Formats: sequence, structure tokens, C-alpha cells
Amino acid sequence: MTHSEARERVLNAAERLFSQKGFTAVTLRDIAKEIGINHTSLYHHVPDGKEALYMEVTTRHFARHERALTEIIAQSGDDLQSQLRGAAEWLLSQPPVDSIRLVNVDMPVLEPRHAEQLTDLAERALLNPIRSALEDAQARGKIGEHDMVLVAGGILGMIESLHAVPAFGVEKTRLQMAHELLDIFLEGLLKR
Amino acid sequence: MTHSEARERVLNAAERLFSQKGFTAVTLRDIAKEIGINHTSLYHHVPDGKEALYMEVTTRHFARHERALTEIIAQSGDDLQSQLRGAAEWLLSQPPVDSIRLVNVDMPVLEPRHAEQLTDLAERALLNPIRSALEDAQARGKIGEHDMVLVAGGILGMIESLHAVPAFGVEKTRLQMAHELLDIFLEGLLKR
DNA sequence: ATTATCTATAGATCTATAGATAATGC
DNA sequence: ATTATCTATAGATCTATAGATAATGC
Repeated sequence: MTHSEARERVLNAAERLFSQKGFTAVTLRDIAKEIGINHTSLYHHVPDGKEALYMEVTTRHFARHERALTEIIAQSGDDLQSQLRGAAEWLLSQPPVDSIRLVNVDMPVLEPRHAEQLTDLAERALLNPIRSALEDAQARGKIGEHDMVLVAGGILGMIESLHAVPAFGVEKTRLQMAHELLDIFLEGLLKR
Repeated sequence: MTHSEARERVLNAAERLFSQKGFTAVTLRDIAKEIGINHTSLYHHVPDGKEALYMEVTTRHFARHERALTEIIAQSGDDLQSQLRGAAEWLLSQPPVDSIRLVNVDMPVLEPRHAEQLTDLAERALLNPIRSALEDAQARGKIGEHDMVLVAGGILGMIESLHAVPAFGVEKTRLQMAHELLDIFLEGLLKR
């Protein structure tokens, strides 16, 4: 329950692994091995066990996403293309947010209260920043009228899916691919 | 090794569960429970164990996708919008193909040879049919010049991500959402 | 004294095998 | 005889707890 450096190491390893592979696929032993301690020692830092640890670091993880995306969008001026490119660059620099896995694999084994929490967090961290950038662009008359929640979700799904293409050994970087896809999509958004 | 009705029940349950939650998250006990037999009885039908079972049903699963998508696209005439809507309807009627999970969670624990096989299967079953529909539309002059492998991947990622939105309790169906997103994307593809 | 780690252990669950038993097909 | 199931069991691994030991901070 304390706030030590050792505890921070546990949280960082847990956040990295859980965000990469999800709640089910990561064991407490994986986390302990990552930082070179016995797995039973984890309980000193996280007495409430695996699910509590998962919720703590996932909350933190989404909060970081929210902060980063909001800031990146704010700093990109009133230019939707720059905003979305910045968002894509951030998302591709982080572990994938695999919402399909989150909903279909992890949420069913978590306490319902926690599952609901995750839905809220993901919506606030990812969907809302993109959605509000889209709505602002629309208010400025730069794009047509659309269901911006849906559009934001579509953009996120498209960008995140690039995490499944190999990082190397392919002619374009993921970020270049994101730019190409975003440009096509943005072109489509112009029309109303 | 035989080809019986009981074995078919095993394969069907395994295909359903593995495609829904992936290799790691499904246990042999889950599969056995699904069809009401003892988990040890599975080995009579699948002597080579969990990974072999996974490969068998996943191969079958992707083959079904390939057949369905190819046929749907062929039967939709030379109309890209109809073809993509048909593809979306099919993909949303099936368990999600979570390529991020496949690559980041399942492939790392499978034999490398099997991981490669899965990459090939997914490419042939999903990417190729969509890509060739796009290339045909471009050859007909209906859309501009683009990297159609990338575009096909983007469309697939966008559609599949709809599997993370709740099936009920929301004003639009997933298929309606897919139509809206596809229309925006198609509009963007016109320009070259 | 507090903090961080370890060993030892419990009980559940996982994949897998051996071998007995029941049902079915000739 | 073949096919499909079960019981019993092995050995690994998982989450979690109890309690000992070492390191650190006053």
C-alpha cells in the first residue's frame, strides 16, 4: 500500500505486460520475473491480488492515453489532419489497445463493476479526444456532418489494427500507413 | 483420427471458442464442458493435443472466411459498395478476427511454423478477397490509385473493431455502423 | 520499526497419458 | 472389433497466504 520505488517497478512491469497481452494472458509470475523477484513478493506491494493490480495499472494506462491525446490534439492547432496524425503517432508508439480482446476475453472474467469502469475509461481516454477534434473541425466547416462517435471509433479501430502488421521487414512504417489511411478517410469526411 | 459425428462436435465447439477468445484464453476443459464430455475424452478425437486442435479448427475457420468472402464479392456484381457491405455483413455475423490478439498473444506461444501458417491463412482469407475487389474497382476506374493491400487492411480493421461495440442497447446496429463508415471511406477512395 | 524479499505450502486448474468400461457395428 | 467415453493419475503451473529473514531508516 505504500508508495515506494519497488512498488513503482511492479506497477510499470504490470502495466507493460497487461497492456500488451491483456488480463488473462499475463500471470503474476510473468510480472515478477520481469523485475527479477519472487512472484510471492508481489503481494507485499499489491495485497489485493491480480485483478486489483490490473485495474490500478489499466486505470493509470488509460489516464496516460487521455492526457497524451488531449495534449497532442490541443497542440496541433485547428488542423484536423495534424491532430489525427499526432494521435496516430502516439497510439502507434504505445502497446496496442485491443478493444476486441478487452471486451470479449478480459471483461467477461472481471467483476462486472470493473468491466464497466474499463468501458468508461476507454471512452474517455480514446474516443472522446478524437470525437471532440472531429466535432471542432465540423464546427469550423472543415468536414461534413457525421456521427462523430462512430467516426472516431472507426478511425481508432483502423489505426490500432496497424499493430498487427510486422514492425519491420515491410516497406512502409506503421506511421506512414496510418497517414495514408487517414488521408483517404479525411477526404471522405469532406463531403456531407 | 477418424471422421465421426462426435469428432465433429468437438471441432465445432473448439472452433467457436478459439475464434471467440483465442488459443491462450481457451482451455481444453472449456471445450469439453461445451459439449458435455470429460476433458480427457478430447484426446480420443484429437490425439495430438491442444495446439494441433487449434491449428485444425483455425485452418478450417479461415477457409470458411475465404470461401464466404470470395463468394459474396463475386455475387455482388461489379459494385464495390455492395461488395464491401456484403463483406461487412459476413464479418459481423462471425466471431471477431482479432488480428492484434492473434499476433501479440497467440502467435508468440505457438510453434513458429504454426504462426507463419496463420499469417498466410489470414492473408488469403481476409486481405486478398477485399484487396482484389478494390483492385478490380480501380481497374474499372471507379476509385483512385492506392496501396490496396493497405486499404484492405484498414477496412478490415475498421469493420472488425465494431465487434467491440455492444450488440444491443445502442441506437444503431453494427451493420448500419459499418455501412456509414464504409461510405465515408469509399468517398475518400474516389479521389486520386 | 518499517520495508522488501524469501521459503514453504495450500488448493485449484491445466495439459496429457494409461487403462478400464460401455456402446455400436459387423 | 471399433468407437467413445470414463476414472485415476502425473507433473506443471496458477493465485494466494503464512511466516521467516534480511535490509533500511530512525
